Amino acid sequence: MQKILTPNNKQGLLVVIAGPTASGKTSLAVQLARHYRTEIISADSRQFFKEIPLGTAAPTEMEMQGIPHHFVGHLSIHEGYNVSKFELDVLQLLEDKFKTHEVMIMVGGSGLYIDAVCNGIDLLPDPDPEMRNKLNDTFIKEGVMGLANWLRELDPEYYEVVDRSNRMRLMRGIEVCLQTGKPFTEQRLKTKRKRPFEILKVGVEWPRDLLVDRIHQRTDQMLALGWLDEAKRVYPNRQLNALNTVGYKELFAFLDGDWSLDMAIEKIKTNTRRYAKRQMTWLRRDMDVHWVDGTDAGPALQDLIQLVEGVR
RNA sequence: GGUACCAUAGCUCAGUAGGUAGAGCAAUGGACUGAAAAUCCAUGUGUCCCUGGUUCGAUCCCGGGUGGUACCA
Repeated sequence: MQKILTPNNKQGLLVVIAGPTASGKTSLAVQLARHYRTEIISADSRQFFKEIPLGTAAPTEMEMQGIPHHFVGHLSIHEGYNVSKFELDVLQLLEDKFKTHEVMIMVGGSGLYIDAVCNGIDLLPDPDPEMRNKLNDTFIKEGVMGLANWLRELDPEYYEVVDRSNRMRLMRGIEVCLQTGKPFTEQRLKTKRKRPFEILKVGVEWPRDLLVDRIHQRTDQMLALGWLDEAKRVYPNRQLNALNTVGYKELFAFLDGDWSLDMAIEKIKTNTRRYAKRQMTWLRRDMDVHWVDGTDAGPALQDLIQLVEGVR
């Protein structure tokens, strides 16, 4: 697409399409990308991995309709990755793409990853695997209390505000203090960074009961396409973080012989419903989100285009 | 057709020596700056099947329905 204008001296416009799993984000994004002859960035922390496209409902070649997709299947489950790297990778890509595209589209369901691109994330050290092991040991031996006490010594201020029953929060806090020699509080500034491009956030909304129907149907579909085989292939690597994911955990329990297949499928559906709920909780508090009704693809696309034109 | 047992939350069930009830799961609301499809927190859910009787008071006791399960014909 020829670049026509640059609004407010910005490089371009990033349209973010967010929403719960199975809300039809992917299809909407592709239609919008066709309309503006542009490209798509995926903000989905599990579709990154090339070994698990089926179980993460990653877009297929056919669904992509020739639209270039970035950050889909670009990593192996054996590679380490995190939000901060994603932020930098996306910013770099956008800077390049905005030279030739006025509009870029980012679509996905990982709220933290979307926030990192839109607002930035504080510069903090990446986790050190050795340190993680040590922290895990402490958790196993002393539980969250042990971690909480440790954190209180290192950063009493963070200890006051942190969710003290959440081992991951506690571990991260301790980890940053130890790796930097400074309290986490001093470095966790949460300042919103200005971006050199315009951002329009859109949320795809569904009535709960209809979304639940879609989730159930899609789960059955994914299984019919051979999800179980995919799970069998990665089963030997089950300890990897990338596989700590809705669906795989349950299918592994079946492969272990702990659950019947029917049981595993029921659990997948339940856990997917819950995942969708958490995604909505995250999105609802973001006041910048413009909501569109996802129940019918036609109006949603028209609404989207209207929103985009309003900003351009 | 007969006999026995059962009927309580969306589901599986517990319970009330007669004073209108509670667990698990599901569900709902929320938090969340490097594990985020992760991790964590909070919260209820009710004609106790219907209908007569006894009783100050029945989800509980008694009678009659209705439905289910098992066994016998």
